[in-house]
Amino acid sequence: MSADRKSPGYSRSTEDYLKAIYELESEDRAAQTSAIAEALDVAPPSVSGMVKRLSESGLLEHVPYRGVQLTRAGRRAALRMMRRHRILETYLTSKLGYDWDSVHEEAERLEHAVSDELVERMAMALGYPQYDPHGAPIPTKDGEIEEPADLLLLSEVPVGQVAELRMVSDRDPDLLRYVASLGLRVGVVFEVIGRQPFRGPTAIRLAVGHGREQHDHVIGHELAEHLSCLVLEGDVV
Amino acid sequence: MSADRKSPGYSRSTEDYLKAIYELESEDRAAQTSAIAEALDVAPPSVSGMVKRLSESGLLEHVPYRGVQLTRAGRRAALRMMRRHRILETYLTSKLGYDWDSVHEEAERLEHAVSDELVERMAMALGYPQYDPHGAPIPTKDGEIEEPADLLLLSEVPVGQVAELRMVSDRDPDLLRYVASLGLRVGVVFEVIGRQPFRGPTAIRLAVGHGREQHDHVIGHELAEHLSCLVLEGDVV
DNA sequence: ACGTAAATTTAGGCAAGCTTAAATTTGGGA
DNA sequence: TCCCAAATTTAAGCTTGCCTAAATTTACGT
Repeated sequence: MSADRKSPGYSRSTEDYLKAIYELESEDRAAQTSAIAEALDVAPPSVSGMVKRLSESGLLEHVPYRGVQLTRAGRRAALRMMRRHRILETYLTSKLGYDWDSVHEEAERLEHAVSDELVERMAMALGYPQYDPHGAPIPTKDGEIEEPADLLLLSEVPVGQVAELRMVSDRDPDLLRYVASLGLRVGVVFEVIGRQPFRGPTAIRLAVGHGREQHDHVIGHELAEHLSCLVLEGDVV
Repeated sequence: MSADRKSPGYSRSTEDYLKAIYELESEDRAAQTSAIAEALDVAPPSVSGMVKRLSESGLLEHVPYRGVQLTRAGRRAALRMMRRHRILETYLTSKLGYDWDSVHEEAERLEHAVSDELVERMAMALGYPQYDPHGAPIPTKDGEIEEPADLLLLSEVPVGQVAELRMVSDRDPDLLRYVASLGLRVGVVFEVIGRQPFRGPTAIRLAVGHGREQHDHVIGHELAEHLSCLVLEGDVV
């Protein structure tokens, strides 16, 4: 009665721009031309041109030389793409045996081709999951997305704390493969047992298996900045 | 050791042209410009232009004013698309609850976006099916396709014969819905109990359910020309 | 306050594919 | 055989989205 009265019908490029801008807005305040260009791997003038078209379409607002912000319509379209991407990643992982490091690329292509109906059928087959395999929240069909819990980057979790890995960027397959090779997945709990100063590595301890063997790992600062964690318990000294 | 050493990388349009030309060649001898134009719903000059580009790419051979034929490379690419399309239709039907009348459109978009790996994963999940939900043979990964059995159109099956429905075009959802509503699916066996002259309708009798109730249907000539059947037994008078 | 480096936009162009209108080729009937 | 209708191709132009080079604006350091 209220669903898709409006046909989506944006071009592949448009969808990519909206998604990239949405993701930049989640971090920054306003998305800048060069950041968009880098995210989409195009030259900055291409972004200027596309931004003009998108703002004429009412999908975003552009303050020349300052940056860009999604309108309500733009955000709605972007969240639709995020939902598609994350449902696809979850489906491919759960139902077709993909690893969490290889789904991103496949979803990146499919998200432009699936129908709303297929997305909903996949979501149903999965039992309407709330998170994708990397821990990112899946927007609802109505474009609502969970407020990110107050997660800390692993590089910021104080030594001595116990924390749970909650989210990893899906962008870098090598990173994901390496993280998985350490036994780290979304939901895994570990203790931060040390950290070197000057952006040095963080040491963590995992209790793995039923035998409770302990595995210690040293994680470089760069990598630790890509792991979002929920602090569980354990007070600092 | 021999698989996909060559990256496919054809445009969506190119893939559509190759598929359409392949399908026309399966019927006609050589595909003509106007037939391609009609199949793809574009104007004939668009076909002329695209044919020039495709033959420069070595995907087909063009005899001006005469028609077009796929080269070996063109046929290989076309069969790859046919495999994708038919695996997708089968997957959507078997695993995601699509009806046979609604899968074509979805597959038509997805076939350009899925990776070879995803196609193979779907095929594996399905147990490497040989036919899609409409009875069309699925080419192998190596581009081999089953020779069509000597099927007769229902409009040509002699009265008195018992036959099995083997294949229906996937193009027209309304037709498929109607055919299904008669209880006709691929594999259903029936007897041809009559036919009116001058391209008149054909009457068939189905034994349905375990109670062996008989259902008779009258099928217009146009529709009967879309149903490919294997004659099983029963001699003509 | 000013000058320069970095970011951004404008200018000019290209390729893919589509369109319509006009020119050409083909083929069948009188 | 000739002529016309249908099919096809050529011509010219549009849109999207990309590019590089040049012009502009911003912002920062001194």
